[in-house]
Amino acid sequence: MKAEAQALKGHLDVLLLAALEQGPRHGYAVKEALREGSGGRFDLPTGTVYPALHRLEAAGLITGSWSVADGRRRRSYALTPAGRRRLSSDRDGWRAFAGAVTALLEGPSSWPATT
Amino acid sequence: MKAEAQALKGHLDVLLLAALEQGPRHGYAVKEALREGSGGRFDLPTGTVYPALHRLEAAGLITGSWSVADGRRRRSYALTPAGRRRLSSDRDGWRAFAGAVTALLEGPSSWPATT
DNA sequence: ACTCCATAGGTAGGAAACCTACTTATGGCG
DNA sequence: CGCCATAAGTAGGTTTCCTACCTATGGAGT
Repeated sequence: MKAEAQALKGHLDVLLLAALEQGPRHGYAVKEALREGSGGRFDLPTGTVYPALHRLEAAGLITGSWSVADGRRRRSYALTPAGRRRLSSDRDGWRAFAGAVTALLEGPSSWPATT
Repeated sequence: MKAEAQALKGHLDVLLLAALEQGPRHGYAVKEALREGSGGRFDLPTGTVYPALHRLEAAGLITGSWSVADGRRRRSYALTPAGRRRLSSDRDGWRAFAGAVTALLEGPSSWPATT
């Protein structure tokens, strides 16, 4: 499958946090939510998603808990208060970043003269 | 100096190519154009900019040539045809990427239900 | 005269992020 | 019985970017 798995480049964390904003999900569900929510564009390998979730948990931004459903063990993640604050500031950061890049890419007048 | 030097993460190349779109610049001028054009947001260290330009040159996307101005040696870079093509496709890539991320961050309805 | 800063180019080494490839395990469908 | 989707993970490598250095010139300030 994997439509365009290549490059979230540092913006994965904010997407993972956003995936948990409306409520907890287990790891695999986070991965699927990202794939479905992006129309297949962000179809990440498990080798990207699971380590990233561990990173966020180690950073105290999400908390994980084990459960069992249909005989399969699941680790459900939920945002911590720090995670919500991080999500909020990362959203602001994304707007600023995306705005700056878009301005430079779409508006040639953003650049100083070549002389 | 260096306002928020941290994270262009993979989007640096397209910005460097865009900096050369209107005409050639030397390395230091590319760095300054990026800083000024972004309102100080993308104030990259030379240890980021120069290796990136070397990378783009090695990839055949830009060509460099030495010159001397005011007793200082300069390496001027210009887009190659391949560089222009890459800039064009990277612009499309950026639009798609930024659009997808923004949709997921700003529109909670983009996400599948948490249940 | 001397020092400092902006300009101009560069490298070495490390940290972080992401991907590839692999492993383990269960439940259901053909 | 085999295969696929679900579910979780690790190991190792590549790339990208940053920190911290080095060299050199010209001009401004003291």
